[in-house]
Amino acid sequence: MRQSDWKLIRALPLFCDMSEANFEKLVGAAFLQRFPPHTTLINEGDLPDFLHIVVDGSVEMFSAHNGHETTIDIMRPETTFILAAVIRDEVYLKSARTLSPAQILMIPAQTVREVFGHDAAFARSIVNELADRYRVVVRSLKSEKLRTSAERLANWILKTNHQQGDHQRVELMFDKRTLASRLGMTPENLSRNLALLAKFGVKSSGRDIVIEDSSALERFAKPNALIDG
Amino acid sequence: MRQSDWKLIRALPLFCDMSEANFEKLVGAAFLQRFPPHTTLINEGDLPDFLHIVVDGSVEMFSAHNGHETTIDIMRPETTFILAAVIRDEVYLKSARTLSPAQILMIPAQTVREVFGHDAAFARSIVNELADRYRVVVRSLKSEKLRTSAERLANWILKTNHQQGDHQRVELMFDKRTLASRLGMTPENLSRNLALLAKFGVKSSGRDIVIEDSSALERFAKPNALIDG
DNA sequence: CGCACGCTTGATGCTGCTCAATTTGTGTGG
DNA sequence: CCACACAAATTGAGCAGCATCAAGCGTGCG
Repeated sequence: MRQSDWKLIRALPLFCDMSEANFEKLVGAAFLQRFPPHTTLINEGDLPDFLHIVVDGSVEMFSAHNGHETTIDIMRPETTFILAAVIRDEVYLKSARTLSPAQILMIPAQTVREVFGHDAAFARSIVNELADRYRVVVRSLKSEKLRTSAERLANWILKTNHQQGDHQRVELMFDKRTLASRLGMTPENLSRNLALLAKFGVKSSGRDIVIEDSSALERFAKPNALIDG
Repeated sequence: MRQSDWKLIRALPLFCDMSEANFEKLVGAAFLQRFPPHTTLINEGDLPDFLHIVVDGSVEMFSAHNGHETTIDIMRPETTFILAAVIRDEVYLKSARTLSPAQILMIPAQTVREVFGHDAAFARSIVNELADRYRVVVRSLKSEKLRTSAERLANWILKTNHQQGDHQRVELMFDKRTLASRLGMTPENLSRNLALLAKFGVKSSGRDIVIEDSSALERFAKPNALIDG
């Protein structure tokens, strides 16, 4: 592993408070690996070998049942995934694949559990991360059960606009089909919903979305801090 | 607190591994309280004062938005709720109310965070519990996104039948309207879905459901270990 | 006995999916 | 730089799944 990567990882919330010795133990056992886009990293139902951390690129968590597939979440740097499965040493509930070229840090599950046991700062970070992930899923579930697909899209636009610096312009980072899956709708529906939002001042072309009247959009979206975060 | 309650709580997975001194610190600061049915215990948006543990009875976690309400989960003994909010000291994402008369152990949030910091066994239990809660929500999200409401009902019947001892007879513990909300459908829809399942050997009257042909029901339900657990 | 509440049943409409046909966009090789 | 091939996105038609609204039914309790 390169010096720069080492520093980057050491600075992550998950590792920044722990002792140097334990950090070395974790990272000494780990692999930092690059993957091409659309590579499956893990399969739901398998037992966890490694804790994965997205260092660069983006990874889609998804799940399939009875011929259908749905995106659960999209992970960007620098978050862990399948932490809960590693902690409990139980099968993955989700599969993961890269959306873009990605760099993933893989720490053996056994090592994570060991270090957890005797580094209180690391334990605290793990709990914080896990609690954070928990809250993200709860928000998704609420969004799914309490909103229509058009409202989910409207709120996604508002939130992403904010994350990208409030320029009233949003740039998609991935396919519309992926966005559709992430928002829990079909690509056809995303198309129609985007067309619908034109009534509230949302104009889209290609991968650019322009917000012409953010107060109209907000009236439609009804954003809620307890869902959107 | 009575001796018998003390022992019961000491034996819970969350507390059974920790030191006696730290357990006393936690429980010394706690309240064990009884509540009548349909009492609101916490409101989404508030900051956590206490970690709650259901000792007896059942508690519904729910959430409201834009004039609609949805059940997120129903907690029975002996699980914690709002653990993630307590850990992160962030607002509740869900409200909670009793469904039946209930007995709740309330431990001050500050005390939980303190003891967590210097009792590794307790920290490990907290992480385990949190990871477990996380996986429950992921399963719910998958069920919501990948199944129809009739399939959710069919799987709920199979699972509950198993929990109640595989007698091919399920007894509802709460209103059908509550079950409907928990399964993400309206009461009207639950009625129709129960009528539909008659085709697969499910007969219901009042609070009793009889499974006459469990293999037919399973063919319809398509149970999946990665959703139903 | 009758009222109240929870449940059921029916009619209707919205939301979102499926299937199929275009249109648009993108990357590749001539 | 253009032409082609292929993938992504849009559009339309039709249908399944569920919600809503509005009666009716049943049961339990005052």
